[in-house]
Amino acid sequence: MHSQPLRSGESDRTLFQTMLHELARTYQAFANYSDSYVRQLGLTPPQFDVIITLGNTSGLSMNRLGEQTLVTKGTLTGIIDRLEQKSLVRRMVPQGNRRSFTVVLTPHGEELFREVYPAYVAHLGERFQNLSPTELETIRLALTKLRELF
Amino acid sequence: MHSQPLRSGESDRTLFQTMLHELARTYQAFANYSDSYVRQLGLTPPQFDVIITLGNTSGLSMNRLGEQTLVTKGTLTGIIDRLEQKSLVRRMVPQGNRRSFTVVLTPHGEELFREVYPAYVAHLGERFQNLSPTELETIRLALTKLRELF
DNA sequence: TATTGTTATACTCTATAACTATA
DNA sequence: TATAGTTATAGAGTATAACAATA
Repeated sequence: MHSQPLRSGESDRTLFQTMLHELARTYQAFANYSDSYVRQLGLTPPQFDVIITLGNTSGLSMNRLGEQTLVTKGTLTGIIDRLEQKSLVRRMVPQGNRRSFTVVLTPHGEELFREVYPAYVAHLGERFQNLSPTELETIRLALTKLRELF
Repeated sequence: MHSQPLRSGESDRTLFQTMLHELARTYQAFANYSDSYVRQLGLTPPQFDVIITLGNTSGLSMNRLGEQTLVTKGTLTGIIDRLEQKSLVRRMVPQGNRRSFTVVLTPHGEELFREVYPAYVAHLGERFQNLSPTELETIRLALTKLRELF
């Protein structure tokens, strides 16, 4: 029952709040646009995330894959199961360590990655055509600064 | 730097791809940090999104609520149902239009919003303490520019 | 004992599409 | 007919925690 109102300017949004709101809504819009494309490929967004994270690597352990995609291990097991059913990845047991797997793209998965990732990037790129490289770089720097905070 | 607009398949692709990757991972990190806080309140992220979207308004129709949160109507019905079970929102039938509802915060919901939103902002704000107003503004402008593309 | 990954449970979100009621 | 919202269905992700196997 005890509510402590904002001290300064109850109805004023701070610059910080506006930025937060902008961050959330910006990504929502991006994800909305991106996800609808990804689903046309028959993949869910987390599945696609795994595919492009594995692309151009020689495989990652469940542990590291979870770290990079920020998916917890229990969830990741299910995602990898479904990708395995689609023959896009496989669990490779490395010699000398039977406690950990290496998740790698199958040839089929590699093929999908090579075909689909450039198309995905091009699809998103349509929205960015009018940005100059300078603007892109400014945005990237801002995002990097943001990201480093978390 | 190049002054050419983006053309997919060329060397500018790297900068663009890097930016995209940065956007996705930045938001992932943000969402991860934000969501774990939100769940401590007993709310899911979409439920919290609805609460803060309704805060400081006199209510929104399902339609407009869906537009702002980018949640499709079928999904929104379930989210509102669960918030109603928690007595945080209610469906108000406006006079003269029985086809559309107005979703409003209940007093309990208002109280939650007033207590929890500032705390949420403060929680996130800890990560931003070392940014100057100029840096915040630069980031906000970059995000706005990004958002306008979608 | 600590680490890696799986399993179990319960719930929520999601897409998609058919459906009801109102305008 | 068009619009606003609900319902139905099936699938997937999520948190959480207990569990097994290996190191």
